[in-house]
Amino acid sequence: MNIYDVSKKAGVSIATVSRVLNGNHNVSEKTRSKVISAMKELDYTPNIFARGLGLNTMKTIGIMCTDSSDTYLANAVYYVEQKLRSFGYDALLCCTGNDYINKKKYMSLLLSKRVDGIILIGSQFVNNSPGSDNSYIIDASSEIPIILVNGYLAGDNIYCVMCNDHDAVYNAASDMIKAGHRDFVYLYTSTSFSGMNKLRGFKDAMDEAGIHIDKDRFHLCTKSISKSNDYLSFIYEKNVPFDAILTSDDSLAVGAVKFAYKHGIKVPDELEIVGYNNSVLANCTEPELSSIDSKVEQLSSNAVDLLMEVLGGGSVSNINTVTADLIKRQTTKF
Amino acid sequence: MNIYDVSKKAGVSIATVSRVLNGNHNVSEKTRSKVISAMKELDYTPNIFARGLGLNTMKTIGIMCTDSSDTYLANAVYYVEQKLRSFGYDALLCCTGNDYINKKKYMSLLLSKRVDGIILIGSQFVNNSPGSDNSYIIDASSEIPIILVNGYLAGDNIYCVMCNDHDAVYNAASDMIKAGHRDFVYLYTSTSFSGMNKLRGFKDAMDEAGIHIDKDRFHLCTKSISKSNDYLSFIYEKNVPFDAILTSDDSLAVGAVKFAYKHGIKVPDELEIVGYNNSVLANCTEPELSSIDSKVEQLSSNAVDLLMEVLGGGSVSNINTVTADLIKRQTTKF
DNA sequence: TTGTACGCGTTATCAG
DNA sequence: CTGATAACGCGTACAA
Repeated sequence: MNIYDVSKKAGVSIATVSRVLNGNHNVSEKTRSKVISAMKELDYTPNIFARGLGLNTMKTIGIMCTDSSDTYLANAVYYVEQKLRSFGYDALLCCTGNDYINKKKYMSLLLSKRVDGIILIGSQFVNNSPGSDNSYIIDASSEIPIILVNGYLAGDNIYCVMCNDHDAVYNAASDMIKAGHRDFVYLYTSTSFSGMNKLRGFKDAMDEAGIHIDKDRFHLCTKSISKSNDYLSFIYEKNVPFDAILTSDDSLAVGAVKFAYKHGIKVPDELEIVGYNNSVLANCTEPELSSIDSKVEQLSSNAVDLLMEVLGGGSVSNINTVTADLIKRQTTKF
Repeated sequence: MNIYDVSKKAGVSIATVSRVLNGNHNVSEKTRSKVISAMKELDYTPNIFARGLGLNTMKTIGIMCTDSSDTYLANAVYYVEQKLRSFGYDALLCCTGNDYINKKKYMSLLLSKRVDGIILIGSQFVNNSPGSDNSYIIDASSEIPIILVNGYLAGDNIYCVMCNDHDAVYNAASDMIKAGHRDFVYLYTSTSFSGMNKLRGFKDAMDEAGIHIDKDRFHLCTKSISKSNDYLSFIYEKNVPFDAILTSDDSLAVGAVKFAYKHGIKVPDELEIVGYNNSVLANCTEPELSSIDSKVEQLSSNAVDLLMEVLGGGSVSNINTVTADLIKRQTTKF
């Protein structure tokens, strides 16, 4: 079942069938309808592989994400896929895990599949420490546009969609300071660009208020409820006083709520807690978590818009920023 | 950059290059290495579209899922993608939403992309009420194998991987009865095959113990923490007594925990709660949720194994069942 | 073991 | 407005 069968049935050439197929205007209404009914009768579907070969594109975008089962990333994948689809693009999903080797491998896999662009979801793909090797991304960008959702890497054909993480944490911390807090703890999960921005936001707010933060008070922590709980218990028993906790991820904030419960500390009266990402987890605890909404939907949507603009030949700014919101629930009272 | 360039550089024919490319053994070591170094020098990558055209496959599987941001479904998508990749297949992701029209549309979209098979993740694709129209699945199965993860539909080229939901709920309920409970509430989110099996498991356990369940005591509920909370408050204020809650989803069980907290009911002493899916949510509440682990990883893995077997021409049973486990945490004491 | 030649189903370029 | 024909790049009978 191909274009020849249709052309035969309709009594026209394959060129005409192709024209009808692609909505070309240089076809008389009469011929067009002849062709269309022939296609219907034969239940014809164009062969997308042949088209791909000719046009050298299958209108497919590669999505890389370290772990699509992570709540935040899963949401981003969801929104990106939906948006891509709305532009008629397919999404080829690659869950890479956090291994450098695998990220590299999947990148070249996607290139070999000749996708039209690649969207890297999450901050785990770029290593922003000085002297780090991000060449697998740079190299790929010489062939097709690369979009980073919530990550930053400079490059000609690399586009970054980010949340103003620094300001979000800075503002939340400043509000807490205004509300009278001095004894802070900051827990974070990642030293990615985004992770470091959040941390700097925290530190800047502290600096500005002249609050000294010793190293017990900011802690790099596995993204896990229990690890967060454990660490807080650890410094609590060391008699480090604190009445305000900020985190880079809701799971850590949930751990903080559980820590407070375990030790009979009243939230928010004796301890205020702010999470990050405004995920489902925020609604699960008692009291419910105040959390910074990092606008994953808008981030994802902008990422696809940007990519489409680039693919359409438009010239686009390499950096696009989205503003986070603090969603106040019951773990804060400021 | 194509196979001709390589053949020229290596001084062989394109057939030989192709043979090397595909690991064909009828090539002398000498020629092979000549070809390989030519490929390296030219940095040659085979054109996958051309290969797809000839072989009429791109080794791609369509994944349909109503909402990949749902915790359970996101996990399934993750595991399926990983497993597919391990067999050298790509995953084309389609988030359909719950609209029948869209499901149908995406199904034919995937068919038009000539994927080698389609995996439907989640129980929302089949309508198992009598006389329902599932023809979009049946029709698709006449072209390529369809795998249902956690769904059931009879058909020649349709394969179902399911959890023994009935027994899982039945066993949990029976255990609770043995522990002395008589006043049950069952909350569920879906009337899908899986959803009805769970409900029947609940009812069967009740029947067997001679416990009468009036219609207040099982309730179809939106998958939402607050809706569950609301409904329980509603019957509580109506003075329906209950000391045991089973749910078809962890989010509803979280709602139950919050309901108990709000009304000062002690969990598990005055009220035992069992969730379903053993998701991250189960670790968020205080006390932590006992939950039925529906083995999403094994389900996903089996789904891909099955599909690979079918694509390899093997003959496979149309139904594959996985056994759920109750994970006991702090909302139960039996 | 190697090479020639054709088929896969489109799209695009001409010529009419 | 329409048709013939050449790409597109690979796999593979078949021939040597």
